[in-house]
Amino acid sequence: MSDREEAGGEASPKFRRRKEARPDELLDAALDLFTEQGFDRTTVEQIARRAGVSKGALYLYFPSKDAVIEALVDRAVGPVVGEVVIQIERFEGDPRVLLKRFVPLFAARLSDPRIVAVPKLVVREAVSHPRLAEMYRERVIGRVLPALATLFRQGVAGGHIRPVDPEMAVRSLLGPVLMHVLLADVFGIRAEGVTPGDIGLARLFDTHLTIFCAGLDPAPVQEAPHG
Amino acid sequence: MSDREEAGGEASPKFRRRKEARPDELLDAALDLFTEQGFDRTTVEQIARRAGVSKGALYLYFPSKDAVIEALVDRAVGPVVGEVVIQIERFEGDPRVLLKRFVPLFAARLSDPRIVAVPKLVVREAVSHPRLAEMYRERVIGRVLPALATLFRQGVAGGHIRPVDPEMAVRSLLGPVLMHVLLADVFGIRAEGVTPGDIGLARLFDTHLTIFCAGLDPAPVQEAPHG
Amino acid sequence: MSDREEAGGEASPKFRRRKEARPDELLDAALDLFTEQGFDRTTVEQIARRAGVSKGALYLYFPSKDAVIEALVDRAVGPVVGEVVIQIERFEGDPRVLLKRFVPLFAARLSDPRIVAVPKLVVREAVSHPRLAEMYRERVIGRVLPALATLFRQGVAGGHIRPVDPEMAVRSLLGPVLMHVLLADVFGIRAEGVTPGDIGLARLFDTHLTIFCAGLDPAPVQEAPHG
Amino acid sequence: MSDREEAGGEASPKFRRRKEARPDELLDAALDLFTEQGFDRTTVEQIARRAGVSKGALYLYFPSKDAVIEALVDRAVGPVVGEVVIQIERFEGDPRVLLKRFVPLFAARLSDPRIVAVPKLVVREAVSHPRLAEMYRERVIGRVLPALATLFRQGVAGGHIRPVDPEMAVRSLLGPVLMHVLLADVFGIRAEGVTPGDIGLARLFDTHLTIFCAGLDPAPVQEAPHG
DNA sequence: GATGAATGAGAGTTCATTCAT
DNA sequence: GATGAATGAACTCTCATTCAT
Repeated sequence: MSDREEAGGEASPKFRRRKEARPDELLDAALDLFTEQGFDRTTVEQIARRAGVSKGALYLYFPSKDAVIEALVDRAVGPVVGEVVIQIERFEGDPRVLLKRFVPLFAARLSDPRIVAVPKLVVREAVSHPRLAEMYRERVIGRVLPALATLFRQGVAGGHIRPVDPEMAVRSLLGPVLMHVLLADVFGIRAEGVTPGDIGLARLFDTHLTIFCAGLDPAPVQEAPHG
Repeated sequence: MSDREEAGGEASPKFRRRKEARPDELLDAALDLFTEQGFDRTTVEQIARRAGVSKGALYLYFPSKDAVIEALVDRAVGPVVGEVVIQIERFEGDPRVLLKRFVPLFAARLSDPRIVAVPKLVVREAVSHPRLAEMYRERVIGRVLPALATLFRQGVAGGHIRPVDPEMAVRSLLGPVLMHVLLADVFGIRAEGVTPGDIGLARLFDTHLTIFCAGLDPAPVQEAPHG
Repeated sequence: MSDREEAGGEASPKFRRRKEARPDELLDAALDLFTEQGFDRTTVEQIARRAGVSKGALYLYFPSKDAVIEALVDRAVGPVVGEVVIQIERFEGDPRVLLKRFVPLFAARLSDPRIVAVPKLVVREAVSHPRLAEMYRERVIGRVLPALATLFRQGVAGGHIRPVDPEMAVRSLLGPVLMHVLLADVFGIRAEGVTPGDIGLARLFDTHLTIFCAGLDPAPVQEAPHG
Repeated sequence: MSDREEAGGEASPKFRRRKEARPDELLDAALDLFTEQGFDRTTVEQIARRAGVSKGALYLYFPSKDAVIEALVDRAVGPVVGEVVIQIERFEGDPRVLLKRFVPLFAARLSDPRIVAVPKLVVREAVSHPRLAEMYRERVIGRVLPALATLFRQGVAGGHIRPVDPEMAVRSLLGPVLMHVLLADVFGIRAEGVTPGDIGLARLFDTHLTIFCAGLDPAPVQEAPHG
């Protein structure tokens, strides 16, 4: 319940830093609870209690319950993209090469429940908190989608892949994976031999990329094997 | 959906038949409001008011607010699948033929906001109402997914398509479409030239199926060019 | 559920009389329900349903729910006393003779649950319906108590019993019996060997009257000084 | 009953110690209101208001309205019996000696309206709150009745009193008093010269005990039949 | 800073009563 | 007469937010 101090980066004696860590502990607690019960069914009291402080203390750091969920998304959404996007946009050549290079990175990220918890939360609470969706769109989706579209566009232009609508190709690429990650626990029929956990994700990546990449082959009639 | 009028024996044809229509009117009102505001932020009073009755009247037809959302999903989930599933399971030959045959049907269904509203609702409220998700799984997902897996399995066995994991191929097929339908309004960056509405869906279907079907080509070009 | 027609006193064919019997059937139903659940926890709908009519029909016979309970007590309280009281007041001689003569009558009456149900109800609902208590006082208690007091008064005057405060002697006489009847099912510790039902009442009558009558003996010191 | 102040270490001696007193203040308010209006007719808001707090505050101390009435009975029923019962059970000799010794104690207790209010409440609310009656039976009636029965049993065995059914004799003894206390305000016809208040109780005790004790005289007149 | 008692607006639900049919 | 759909006031209980300590 109070094993949250880390041997923090700075020079303060161990318990000193509690104070600065509070907001993060509260956000952690809130994320857990929102994930388990939804925003509206989670009490400010529960959040505070799980973070090991009093209800009143929460209001020292956040002006309202709404502010908590916004801070939550804000925190998660800040450091995500950056250089990756730049790499994608600058790449020249067969997009599939880049995709395959990034698979391990994506897979790792998407396997971490703490990371996927936030977009799942956004999906659920977007109706009542439009700003969450806005943040996510502006800072994540709105950067990644266009970057990938650009990637495909130059891939088409360079003749590396079949001529496809680049924006839709992006959706074709990401759909199955996000689907799996965001909705599996709601709609997911367990596939055979898939234990709860994330074995499914690797299998999906494998099959989906095989089909998708093959589907992008530029000249199905060419006769001359590419490669 | 509106086959409830009886050939009422008596005088006023407008005011009569309210009684039988009430539950459906309430469910319609509830679906709208849940979609706009979410379940927890919607008041029983609001539902009643929008259906043109008093708060108390709702309890004449539903024992609780929870019962309303369940009836909602139940109503939507009842008549869905049936023969389609059977057709899919019995099909023999290249799966892609069947897929292309069903595209117009699917596209039409997924373009109707009243139809997609329910699964969207289920996604959002599943945490607090697990039974909704259960119903959806049992009656829809759990029938469609296996049927399509069977379709791919025999397609592989018959040599019509490349050997792929059938269960994952299903996800690869459906992911982008469901993604689009369920999450577009949350995450969706409007693609260029897509007006709100559903132009996007046709474009997505087109691109995705092109890639997906091409990607299933058996032994694409290795030693003997097909053709 | 509708086995309530009795071969009524008058000349009407069996089902005709339903109409006049309605109020009584409603009162019967109400008495049962009030006894089981209390007035406030009984709905008008329950009463109507148990009487086999609709909610609206009840309001044809009674202007309100309160009117039902009042009619209930009114009906029960009307025919009670009358000649018995007169007999008591006119009696001359040893009161105990009269008491013993009346025991079987009392015992019979108090063993009928339909009869004791009403005073029990009055006890419980008096706080919220003072008029019930008023009626009971005016029409039953207020007649019986003074009559018995008169009985004892002349008994004392005639030297038949020890000189006692007649009003208190009445309470001394009735207390244990009413206590038993009205409160047994609330407070009653089952006495040994008493099966639910009313075996207890006879045993109580026996013991109590023995003690009470002996206790009224006029001259405890006369022939055999005790102690 | 008011031994709850702590020697509070700090400044304001009036405003402090509210916190610990609150539950009792609420129970006091609730008892008054339940007595005046009955449980079902009393609002949580009324209770809170009379105790000087807000509706919500009540729920800080009690989980439900039902819990309030249970706490009420619990509080009243806790410290009741104990040593008195033991004294009664251990006594040897003429029961009437002990009875007369306890009269002042009983009379005092039964004259305090705060004390009798609780069993009156239990009588009324037992139908809807069976646990109240249960508590009362287990902790009060079930201890006192058997103790007194034992007292009479040994009195009979020792030849101090006439041979009577001890369990019924207990009822004969207590009936009039409890009757008076519990039902006087419902059924009670004011005896002549009895002002509201409790003059009646002393008069009743006097008359009833005279008759009851005389009635227990062993072998009253065996050798010389009266009449 | 930190606490948690207190507030009060509002939610879901019930039910006596009315009234069109 | 008889019905039961409909109303709306009231009730119990919850919870984000405040503030004295």
